[in-house]
Amino acid sequence: MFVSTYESAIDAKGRVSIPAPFRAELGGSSRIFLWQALDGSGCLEGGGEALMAMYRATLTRLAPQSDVRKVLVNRIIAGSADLKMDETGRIKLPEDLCKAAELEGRIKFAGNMDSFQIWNPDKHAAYNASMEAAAASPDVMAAFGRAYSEVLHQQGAGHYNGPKLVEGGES
Amino acid sequence: MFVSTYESAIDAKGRVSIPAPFRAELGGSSRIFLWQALDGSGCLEGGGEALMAMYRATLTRLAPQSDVRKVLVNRIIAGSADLKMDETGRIKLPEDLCKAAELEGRIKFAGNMDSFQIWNPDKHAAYNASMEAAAASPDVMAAFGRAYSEVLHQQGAGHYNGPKLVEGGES
DNA sequence: TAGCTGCCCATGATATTCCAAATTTACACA
DNA sequence: TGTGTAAATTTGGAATATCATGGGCAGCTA
Repeated sequence: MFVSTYESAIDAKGRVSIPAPFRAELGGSSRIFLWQALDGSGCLEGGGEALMAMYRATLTRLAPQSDVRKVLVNRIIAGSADLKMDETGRIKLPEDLCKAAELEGRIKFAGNMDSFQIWNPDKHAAYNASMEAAAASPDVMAAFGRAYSEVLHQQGAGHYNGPKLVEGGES
Repeated sequence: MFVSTYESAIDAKGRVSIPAPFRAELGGSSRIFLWQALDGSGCLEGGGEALMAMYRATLTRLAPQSDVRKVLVNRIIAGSADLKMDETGRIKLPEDLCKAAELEGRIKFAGNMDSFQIWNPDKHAAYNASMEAAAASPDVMAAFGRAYSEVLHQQGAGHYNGPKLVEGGES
């Protein structure tokens, strides 16, 4: 799983070091896919061969001529850069993606579970601030608590086994 | 389960010993995740691989582009530090997290069931005081009582099956 | 030929590992 | 109940390995 956030720099040749923990997550493969995030946040999203295999399987399940499939194939498959890390774990970021995500100088790699994101540091800081504000919402923690207790229930972990939280059980 | 509270110190290199009882709770794994608590209390929250696996399963259940999921992924996945204990059970606390939680010199580890917390001692004392005040509220014990009896019922225990409790019979 | 690309090595900074001493805790015995 | 011994844990510091980064060189392309 891609976890945590790391800062890195684009050197004079346009090269970027992939953080070592993320490299380890790629399972020895040196192939990296990069595309523009679909959520409009302006960052890039990336992953390795394992992620792309998952996406392929997912897209194959969608009806061939459906809009959903066409959109996702266009954005993720056609829109991806297919890059190869060098011996020291660096890739060369394509110009068009850099431009789209306003990447220049220093950048941030943020873990996103099965994929990772590449951010302009200023944009990332702004995004973090908006997320921090949203985290204060009771709804967010309530939704998390519900989902978490469902997972516990499913796994029979011997913790809380009930279908719902009792009033007063959440803060 | 992470239980009880322990005090520890940050050494000159920013290293901290994880209390031995908490290490035992990590099940032999030396990987530790740390992030800023979502409740705004200002402490750090942490756990091992088991907890992170639970969180991953939880987040995967939430709708991919929902605000709830984005907030939690940002705070817990991207926002956590991915640390490794050394042979003697120490981790190096990242500077940014120390700063965010105002950690310096001595710190407190507090058990939180599936996770643990790391506190600035002064803040922890203030938090304890506020909890003590809130514990006086009849609503708190009432809510606990309701939840507890539901659990008893769910687990097939029906109700209390042990020796009959006499009013005032416990010391 | 000029520019781009991939490949390689060098280096400083950082993080990790290892070793050893000091302190605390647990336990057995008187 | 107090004391001594052993074990475990917490510390401090140094050696080692890893990583991010800069630059050189050759080959390919335009």
